Amino acid sequence: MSTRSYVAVKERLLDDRSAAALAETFKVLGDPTRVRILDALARAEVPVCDLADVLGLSQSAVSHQLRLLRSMRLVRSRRDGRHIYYVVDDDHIAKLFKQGLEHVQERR
Amino acid sequence: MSTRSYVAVKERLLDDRSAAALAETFKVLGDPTRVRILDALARAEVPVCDLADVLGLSQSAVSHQLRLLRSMRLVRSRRDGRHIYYVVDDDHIAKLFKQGLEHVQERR
DNA sequence: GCGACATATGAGCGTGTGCTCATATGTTCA
DNA sequence: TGAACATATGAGCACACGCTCATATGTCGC
Repeated sequence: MSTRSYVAVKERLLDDRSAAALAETFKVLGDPTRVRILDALARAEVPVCDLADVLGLSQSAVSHQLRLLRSMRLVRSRRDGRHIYYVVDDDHIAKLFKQGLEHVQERR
Repeated sequence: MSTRSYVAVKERLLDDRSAAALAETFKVLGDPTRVRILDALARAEVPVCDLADVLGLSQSAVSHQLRLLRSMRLVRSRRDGRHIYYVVDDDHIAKLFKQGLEHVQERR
């Protein structure tokens, strides 16, 4: 094994807990369906049925994903009659999206 | 189906191509092993064997992940004798990491 | 050239993920 | 109360993912 860079790196590394939390956060954003859902819900409060219609997905698929996003506190919901309106509930998401898009667009 | 928010959202949504590219980017960051690798390689140029040792992973596992990261141009490699040094090759990654960590830490 | 070290790669395995389908729960209106 | 609409949820399936194991490729010193 080499000895040159070993010492320089083994200190001050991200601890496992932070690495896991960071990965978990990115993982939620790492699916095209969830990206599209979050993109829509960052623009307006939308009920599930409209979301499914706009994105061309089944009601069930959307609902399953919303449960995930809700459990991670990225979206919140509000009932109004029969409808349940969802909306993005996290300031950092928009920033991450913007940063991510810059990355994607500069790679052309 | 409701009609209130439908029109407000169906315009100006992220196109499928961008959504897919964005998701793909986040997906790469959505694994604890890759997070730890990128974190290490953001600090210094490190050969594969050291990386495996520092992170407590097998040489094979690290090599497989590096191939992925390299294919996505997030890291680059340089040969020096028997060793192949890897290092982060993307400005946006550090920003995404920082932003992601802010998100994680504020959720306490 | 040969042995030792460093890295890459293919196959295979266990596990997680995102969907569909069926169905349960909840709400409104007549 | 019952029918229609809106949402949630569990089971199951096809597929992707990250690892290990074995082995190939590449480099150095002798």
